[in-house]
Amino acid sequence: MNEAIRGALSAFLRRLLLRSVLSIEERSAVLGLPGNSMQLRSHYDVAFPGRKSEFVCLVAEGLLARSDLGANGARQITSLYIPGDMCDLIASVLPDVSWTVATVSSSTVVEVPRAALLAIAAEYPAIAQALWRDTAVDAAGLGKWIGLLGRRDARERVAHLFCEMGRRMEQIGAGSRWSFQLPMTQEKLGEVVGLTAVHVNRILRAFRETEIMTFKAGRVKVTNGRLLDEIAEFSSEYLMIPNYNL
Amino acid sequence: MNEAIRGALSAFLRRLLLRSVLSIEERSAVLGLPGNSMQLRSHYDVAFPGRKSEFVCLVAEGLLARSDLGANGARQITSLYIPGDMCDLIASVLPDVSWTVATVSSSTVVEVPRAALLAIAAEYPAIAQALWRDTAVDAAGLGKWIGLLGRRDARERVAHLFCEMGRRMEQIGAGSRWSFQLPMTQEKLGEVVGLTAVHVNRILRAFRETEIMTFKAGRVKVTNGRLLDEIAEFSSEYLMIPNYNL
DNA sequence: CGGGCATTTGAAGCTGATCAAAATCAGTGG
DNA sequence: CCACTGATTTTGATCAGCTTCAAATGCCCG
Repeated sequence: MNEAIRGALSAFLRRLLLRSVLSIEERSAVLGLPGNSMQLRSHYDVAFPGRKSEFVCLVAEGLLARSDLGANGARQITSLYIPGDMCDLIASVLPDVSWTVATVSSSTVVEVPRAALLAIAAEYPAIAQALWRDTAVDAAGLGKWIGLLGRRDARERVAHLFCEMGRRMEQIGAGSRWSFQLPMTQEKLGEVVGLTAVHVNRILRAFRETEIMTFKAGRVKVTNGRLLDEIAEFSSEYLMIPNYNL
Repeated sequence: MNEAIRGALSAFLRRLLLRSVLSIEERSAVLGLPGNSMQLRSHYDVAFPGRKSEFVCLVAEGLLARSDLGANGARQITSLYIPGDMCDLIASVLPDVSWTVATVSSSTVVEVPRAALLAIAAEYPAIAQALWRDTAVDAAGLGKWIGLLGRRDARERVAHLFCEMGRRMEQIGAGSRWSFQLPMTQEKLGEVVGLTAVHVNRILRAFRETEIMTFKAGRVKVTNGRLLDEIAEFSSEYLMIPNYNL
């Protein structure tokens, strides 16, 4: 059992434990999941339409994105995955996906067989519930994002993205919400918030000039977090961290 | 056991069976869920932020919507629920929601205790998986919708909405994709597709004038479905009807 | 040092929002 | 049955935000 695999699985377990209670036995079942780790260059497609995947992949390091490809070629990113995220957990119950999951920066991921995940879910009801809940949190996040794209303007969307990623990074111990690594281009940022790279650039300039935050070479530095949160209408319940056991 | 309740539960079971296999015993466990049916006027809030609900509600008849309320008061609808849908199944594992579920037209719903749902999920792994999968389908649909809002223009969004609802209505036997009831105002349509009612109205006029479809008094009539699908870039895999058992 | 990608800036155009008002419709009570 | 009320639909006019197109600059890496 490789070190990277153990680390990734325990990060995943930590994530599950944020919202669910699992016994010692159940925890070790999660930690005992099989998997093999892989080093991937950036822009590598992990899953794509037509590929019926036998694996779900867990992020050990780096940044991945799930995106939806329009017929015209325009991409829309629907989720960003950071270390500890079971990327596209959805795919474990819906194996033939209609979207793409790809690395954004060079990353290391752990492939976990779908079958193994379903097996421990079948054996331990509490794990099944935890995975179901994790999928629900994913869905709730997507719902929030729909609200963002449907009703909010460019400033608000961009601000929200940085607020959200800051908290998530902080939560997994990768920097603080005031300063963290987000290894993506402005083009990619645009794909997340539904804007062109040009417009994202102008928004970033405005944030820089008003000393709210800067984004340079994949590093975010927030100078006025209070204002950033305000622009984003960001509330901390957003990420639904509390523990939801009945 | 009321007639309406049996009917709603069997519609829900049919929905689950579209994508999952359940044994006779498991099926009857689903059909045996407790619940009590309620008649609701339109614009009645079934769930809202701050209300920790002990029930999940199953649509027996009518139309419900889950929506996200912005601080400015703007609403964004994130899902529409039609008969047979377990409205906000997400809430069964995430009880304190940050969104609202409300009737759009007068409806009858069946309240099912969260605890009962979790209990049969704990007892029957296959049911747990089916519910998990249903949540995943929900999430996948939300992902698609993000793509729609992020990248597509007004025409495409509106067309897509009618394509999707047509198929869903057809699937549950409520009219055909060419002609079905969709009891909502243009204002509400706008809340789904992220546009103002005024603009929705203009798009509808264009569709009417080019003889693609009409929307009048809550009834949709599609005259040129081929073209409507084309505008929407609608593909039938969209609703993920196939059966996804390992 | 040079090539390719990412960022930055400018100018022009279009889509959809906003504001305002008229027309239509549904439901209510006289 | 009709007049009244409030909601919804429809249309027009104007405006702002974002896109598009184009070009210049900066930057990393071979």
